[in-house]
Amino acid sequence: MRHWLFKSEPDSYSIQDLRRDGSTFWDGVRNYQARNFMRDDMRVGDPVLFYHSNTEPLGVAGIARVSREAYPDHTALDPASPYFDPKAGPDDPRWYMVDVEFVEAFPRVVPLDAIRAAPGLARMPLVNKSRLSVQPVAPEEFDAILALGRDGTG
DNA sequence: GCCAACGTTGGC
DNA sequence: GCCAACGTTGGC
Repeated sequence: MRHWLFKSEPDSYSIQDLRRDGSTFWDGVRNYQARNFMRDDMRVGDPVLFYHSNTEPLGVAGIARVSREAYPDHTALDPASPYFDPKAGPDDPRWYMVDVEFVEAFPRVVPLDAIRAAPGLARMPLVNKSRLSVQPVAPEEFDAILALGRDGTG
């Protein structure tokens, strides 16, 4: 089992939205590295850190879980979608998505600053490759952030 | 809202 | 296949 971190702008979709919905499809990923993680490496049950970007407070807001393995992202085929990609086709989906389900929302967001400052977490792509919107997380990194989140003192 | 970093595109 | 131009991301 691998661990992951997904970024989302809460103005578009927050951990509270996921709690309300129960589960959702993670559409709109248009980066090859992120796509490959989803398409090739994600399995049902993999734990996911749900990160809020471009907002205040900035940080990990809760936990989700992969609930369906990769399948074609249909928004790439929809000319009306902001995620439309003219190079995608029914026989060449090009882009993929997974489903994720809600697990828990932290009482308080674990701030990016705290993650940067925490011993052992500074090597996360979150810290030094911030533009990668879907990224792997080491089990011990996941556990450390989970502890900070449940502690609520973030 | 700005802008640095960086991934992608396309002309050559 | 290089690389300049361009567009997007995301922290600030």
